[in-house]
Amino acid sequence: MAAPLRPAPQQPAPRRPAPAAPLGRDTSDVLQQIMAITDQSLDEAQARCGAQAGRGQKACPELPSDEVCSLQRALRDQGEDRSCPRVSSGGVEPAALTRLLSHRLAHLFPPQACREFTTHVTNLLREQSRVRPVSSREMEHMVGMIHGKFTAIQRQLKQSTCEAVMTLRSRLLDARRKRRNFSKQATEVLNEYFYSHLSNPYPSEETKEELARKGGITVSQVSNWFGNKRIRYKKNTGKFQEEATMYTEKTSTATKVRGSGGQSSCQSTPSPGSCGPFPLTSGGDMVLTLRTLAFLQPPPGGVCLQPPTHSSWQRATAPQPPSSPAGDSGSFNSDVSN
DNA sequence: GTGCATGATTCCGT
DNA sequence: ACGGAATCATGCAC
Repeated sequence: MAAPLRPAPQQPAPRRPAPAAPLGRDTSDVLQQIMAITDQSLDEAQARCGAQAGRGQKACPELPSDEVCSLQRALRDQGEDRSCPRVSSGGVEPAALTRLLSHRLAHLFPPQACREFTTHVTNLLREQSRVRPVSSREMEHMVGMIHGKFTAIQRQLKQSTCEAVMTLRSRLLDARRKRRNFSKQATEVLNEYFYSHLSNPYPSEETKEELARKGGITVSQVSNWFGNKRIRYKKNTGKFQEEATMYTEKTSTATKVRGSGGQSSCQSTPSPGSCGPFPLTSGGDMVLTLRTLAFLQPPPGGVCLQPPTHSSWQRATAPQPPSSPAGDSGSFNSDVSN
């Protein structure tokens, strides 16, 4: 990040001995010097920003390094905030940036600072009015100058803080853009779940967590994967026929093997995959257990106990039955041909 | 280098 | 908040 770019504090001109000059003149001089220093800092900072931008660099964040660090911390914390999944999965949202900006500005430049300084200067002038005449016009002029300066500083701070935040944000986004293909293990786990729940490929939060754990990826990545998969499957069902068949066969075979083990059926399940612990084998292959099948199969009475499905998905998808090897309707494979 | 596959991001509707 | 759709950006085989 940018190094602190504040100029070395300028030494104000040595003050003349008080008795040798009129008090009013002295005070004005000091104030003029303060204003000059502030002006110089702002102008120099802007000039530097302009020069950097001209060299193709990002505008310099006119913030001390500790401020940048805390901004980085804040952005990182935002990303880890589980209450805000959009942030963690898709970058820092504008509202979060605005909150962050307001927070940093309030910290850097408390709103009462201008009031306090104005009061301070006003008191000084009142004190001076005991030894020299201080007109109300002079008082107003001074207050006006202070307000003007504070506004300028605030504007500068706002701009530089905003730039710093945006720079950090773009860096974080760039880092996230770096894509790596999932491992074979992760893809298998996700595909097996997808094709075995083809009529309703919307894993619950718990299932996503389990899939993420099994695949060694994050829950956000699981969500992204299912989002992409649903869209791409729907767009080109034919292309996925082979894949569907492969995973269908795989899961049905695994089911037969596990089915002989005999497992109790799940009586009430709110969503597929959330029926007790997600049925994954320790070897990494995800298989449907009888409990999941019991959920997917229509009950003897004919009333289907499927969870609320996404009608748009069912309406839009009319997948060709992938040459089902089993072909028994009502079984797991019927799910695929739905 | 090119084209496709795929994970990530963004926008928008519900 | 979540999902669909479009899009971007990268990985990878050729």
